[in-house]
Amino acid sequence: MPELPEVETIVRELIASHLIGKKIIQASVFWNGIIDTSAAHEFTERIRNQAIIKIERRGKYLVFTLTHDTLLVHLRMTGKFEFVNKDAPVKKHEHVRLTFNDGTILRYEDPRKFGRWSLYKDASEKLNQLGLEPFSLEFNVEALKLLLKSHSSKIKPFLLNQKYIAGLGNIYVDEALWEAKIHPLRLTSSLATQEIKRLYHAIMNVLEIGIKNQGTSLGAGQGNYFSVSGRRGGHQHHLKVFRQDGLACPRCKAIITKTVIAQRGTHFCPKCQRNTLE
DNA sequence: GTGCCTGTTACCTC
DNA sequence: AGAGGTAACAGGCA
Repeated sequence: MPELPEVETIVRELIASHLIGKKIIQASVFWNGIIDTSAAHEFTERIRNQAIIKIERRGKYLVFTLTHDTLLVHLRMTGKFEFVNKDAPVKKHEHVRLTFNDGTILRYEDPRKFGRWSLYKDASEKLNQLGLEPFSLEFNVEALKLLLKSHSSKIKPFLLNQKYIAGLGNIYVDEALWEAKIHPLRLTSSLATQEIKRLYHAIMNVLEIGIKNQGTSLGAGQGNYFSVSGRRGGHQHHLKVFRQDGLACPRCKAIITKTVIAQRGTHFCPKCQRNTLE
């Protein structure tokens, strides 16, 4: 679930927690598979004694600039950060623990073990594989138009593909398509200029509001999204179509439909998101 | 208990 | 290039 707004919320909280400037004096890895770029013992050795210089977000990645390396963390579906005391027992799904020079301890837990930590001398090659960053100047109506016109895939899987636009996931794609009144099966090349404009503004809008609401937390389970401080997001109360199937569309009162597109649950309003090709 | 569903991505084949 | 399927994994839920 951590999509752009959730990752952005986490980055902001890590910065607000004054993590920048602190030095990692110990790293413990409890499940080796979480480390993507090397054996776990090489990772812990290499990251030790590096300070955190900068914390940023790129797409759904957390980007930690360290003294000598760059650490990328991808939370996938259930990755979470949490500050704990030094006597806190290692939790069942705790996979990494970082101890800093001032005694601060950062725990990473991830029940489904899909998340990945990658340590690079230079992460730019990896990050350059990502598409446009929504909140950058490079992402605008013209750029989106160019992107859509040069492909002919279904709009839903297109928006989920991180190599075109980085940061959108299943929730915010469904929400953006609803706001733009575009059917998820529409072909990218078939969108009219007006629709592209609506889509651009819808994407920016759902992401901005998602961040403002500090992300989306569905359900109450431990696999759910929680920020670093353990706080739930608030955006689930503002969803228009995602997991709203069977309920009335907030715009036209038709019943929201759920289907599967590209193996992903897809929610939309059959009335105000008509497939013009049907 | 059983079986199916899930917010992500990489990798495979066609 | 893109589509479609599968896999990684564990918990939630009916």
